[in-house]
Amino acid sequence: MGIRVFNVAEKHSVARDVSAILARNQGGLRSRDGRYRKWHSCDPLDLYHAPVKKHVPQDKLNIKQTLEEEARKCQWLILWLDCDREGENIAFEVVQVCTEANRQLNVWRARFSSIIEREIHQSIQRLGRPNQLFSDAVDVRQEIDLRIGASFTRFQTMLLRDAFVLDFAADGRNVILSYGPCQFPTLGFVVERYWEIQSHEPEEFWTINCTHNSDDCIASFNWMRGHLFDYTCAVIIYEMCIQEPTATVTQVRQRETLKRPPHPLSTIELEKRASRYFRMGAKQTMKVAEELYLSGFISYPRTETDSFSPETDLHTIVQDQQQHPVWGSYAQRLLDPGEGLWRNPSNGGHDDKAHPPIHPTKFSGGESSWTPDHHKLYELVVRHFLACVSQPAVGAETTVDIDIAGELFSTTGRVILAKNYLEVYRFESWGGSIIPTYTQGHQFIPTTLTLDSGVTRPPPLLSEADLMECMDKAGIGTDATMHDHIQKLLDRYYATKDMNTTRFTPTHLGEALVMGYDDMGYELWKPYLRAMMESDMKAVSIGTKNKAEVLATCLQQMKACFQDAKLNKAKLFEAMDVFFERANRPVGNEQHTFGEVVRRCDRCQESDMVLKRKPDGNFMVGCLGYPQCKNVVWLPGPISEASVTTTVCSTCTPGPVFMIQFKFRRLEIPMHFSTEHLGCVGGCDDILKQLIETCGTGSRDILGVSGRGRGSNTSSSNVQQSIPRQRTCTNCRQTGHTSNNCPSQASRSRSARSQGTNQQGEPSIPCGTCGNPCTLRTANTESNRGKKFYSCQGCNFFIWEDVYNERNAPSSNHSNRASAQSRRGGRGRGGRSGRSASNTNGGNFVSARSVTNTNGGNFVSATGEPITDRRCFICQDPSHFANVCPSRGM
DNA sequence: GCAAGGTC
Repeated sequence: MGIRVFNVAEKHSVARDVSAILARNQGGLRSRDGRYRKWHSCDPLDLYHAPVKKHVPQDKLNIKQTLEEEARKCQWLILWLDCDREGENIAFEVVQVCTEANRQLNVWRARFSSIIEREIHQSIQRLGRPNQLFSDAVDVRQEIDLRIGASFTRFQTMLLRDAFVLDFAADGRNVILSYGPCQFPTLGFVVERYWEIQSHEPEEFWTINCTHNSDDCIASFNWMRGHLFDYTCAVIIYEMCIQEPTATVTQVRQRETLKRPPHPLSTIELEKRASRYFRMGAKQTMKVAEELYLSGFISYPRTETDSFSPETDLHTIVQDQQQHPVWGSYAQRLLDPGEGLWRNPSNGGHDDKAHPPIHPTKFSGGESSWTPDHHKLYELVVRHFLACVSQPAVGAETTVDIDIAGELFSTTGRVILAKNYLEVYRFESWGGSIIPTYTQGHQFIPTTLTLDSGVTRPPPLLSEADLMECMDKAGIGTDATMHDHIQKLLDRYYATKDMNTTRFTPTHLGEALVMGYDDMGYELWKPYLRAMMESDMKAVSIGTKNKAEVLATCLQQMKACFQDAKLNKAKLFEAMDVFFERANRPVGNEQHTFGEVVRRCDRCQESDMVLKRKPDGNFMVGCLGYPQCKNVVWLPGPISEASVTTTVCSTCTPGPVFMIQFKFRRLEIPMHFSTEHLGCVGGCDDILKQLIETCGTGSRDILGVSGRGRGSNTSSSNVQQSIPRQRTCTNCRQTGHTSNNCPSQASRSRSARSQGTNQQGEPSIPCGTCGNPCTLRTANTESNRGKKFYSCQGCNFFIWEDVYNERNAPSSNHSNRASAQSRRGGRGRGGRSGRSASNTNGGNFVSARSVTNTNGGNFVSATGEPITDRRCFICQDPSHFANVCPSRGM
């Protein structure tokens, strides 16, 4: 009895073709973890260590079932998944499902780079085993992307969405401010170019141009000095030339030049060229290419490879095209050795070891079902392929140098001797201009000799092709996903695309986010993180690094970065303030959601209880399940600092209940209490109870600020239930009055906006946002331990001490807007220059002074008037030219 | 509701 083999492919087209070929001779797992899926179920920081579970989603269960059923019937499993790292990972998912159903399965991996008969048979002959290391590398990437993406996306969305009026979206409250290791660097490229443009200061320059008409053609000579920024200098030289305008040919050089055909076509090149030649967006290009691939007309369109393997039968591919009415004759000539047109394709230097370059796989003279885009793309693929196997174009170039009054000028003319590949590759041209015949020593009077001005121009906004080039160089995304990342910028309102120019401009939102992280000093918007991950993945895939080590190291770094970002969130607020109004609506809990986990909620038993600081500066421990769960533990008012420790209370249940290190304000607590206390909110802590009894909880519900449920029916906490609360003034934190009639206010109002100390003697500064005092604190995070910062007791305002001091130094005139300006100003010149030497004709030279020789040797002005006024340009004296002007002191 | 990578 023969062996029954179960063949599994990644695409049904592969399954169809492989089975068809072999017969002639005889969905995926997704990651999730239920408990952490709801945004409010945990602190986003928890996402760095939450377990990752893989499961088969509901709508793919039928695939799993089919795999299991077939696996049970077979002895062999052959994996025909795509031959790249991602394919290897999917292969292992298939193996997992199938071997669970049939432990006896003999698992094989088929490796192939195209679905052609010969190759399929070869791969059957050379079956190997799946490569665990390739799959591991993908697991690493998946997990890092998921943790970083989810944590930062939740963080910045919950932090900013409700705090600002995001008027670009119909419902700003549903906007998602996503972060991803690919989409953010892509945004970074767009913003960086935009800043470069903003900071550009146009500078006027001057150049001398010379033309000569002869033999019915024109030569345009360029000044060897290029251009000068010094007007006086340029004028002096120009006047010297006018004084002695005879040109002498000093050198004539002739040489043969080649224009080489492009490398074989990779996905990125396909996208870039379709954008350039047809203005087809990358997304549309991939959609059409996918359809052409699925109907068999072109090879797999997602490939990094830009060189053909020596085994590829290139001639057969050309033969298929011989019958085409337009390029068929070119294909015939290619195959005719007598023509000498054939050349083996160049090697672009990239090979993904999975797919060949994109090439035609089936002839078509155009299908009736095709849209114009299908026609265009198929034509591009075919012509590109034919160009790749063609000789380069050959040209004869003539360069002529001339001398006018000691100044050198040069021109180049080109005659194309053989078009070769350019005959079929109609998308490219080779500018050739015919110039008059010159010989060395030949003299002539220029037809025109002009002094022209121009202004330096900033670079253009990034086009889709530019953006893809940036991403490609930095290794952002894959050939298959690059266009998705670009699209994501548009979907998230981070950037807009001009439909005419296909160029990208960042929106205020996009700019603010990049600015915020940039101000923190993080390069999260730069491509380095992805580049590092990519190199680590590569190391895992070849076995030089261990999967677990790479994961641990990367996540540890990103977690520290995330914690820092939380601490520095004021930077994001400041950047958003530059562009957006603050929302008037009461900010949801989301802004204050984050906190350190104290325990699992003992009431709902679903979410965590976290230590949080409320907008009024007081501390509380609340359930993240709010508003479904209103469990809350109130804490004494006089707390100045509180942080959750890793110490677990030995008494309270259900555990673990992590203890909190408190620091109390000396003046607000009875003398016999210590200012330091390691306490528990699980109900066992008598000191906390006594302090609440004596000093109150500091809750501000009496002022109508805190709206969270606080009745006796809202908490199961012993502390909260047993203690009546007292009113505490938010200014001085004493009981017995409110901030409205606080005795400290009269004396403080005048000094409210200067640096000083608060009522407790702590150094404080006035908050720039709400006016409340910001007290000086010391950071306790891993990366900033010991660093001082001011934190507002009334709002989210936060500023590092050194930054505050720098900004408030006597010479500083810093402001948020000035900061944005100076960033855009790049070199600190503050945006657009006052010297608005604007280029009034859209980038072409604006002639300042020009003279034209059309009347047999005498120069006339551009308007045709004879030039009689030959005064010195500097002093206006008609007796000399500027080059000998006495005012120059020469 | 979140990433990026596959596929359709």
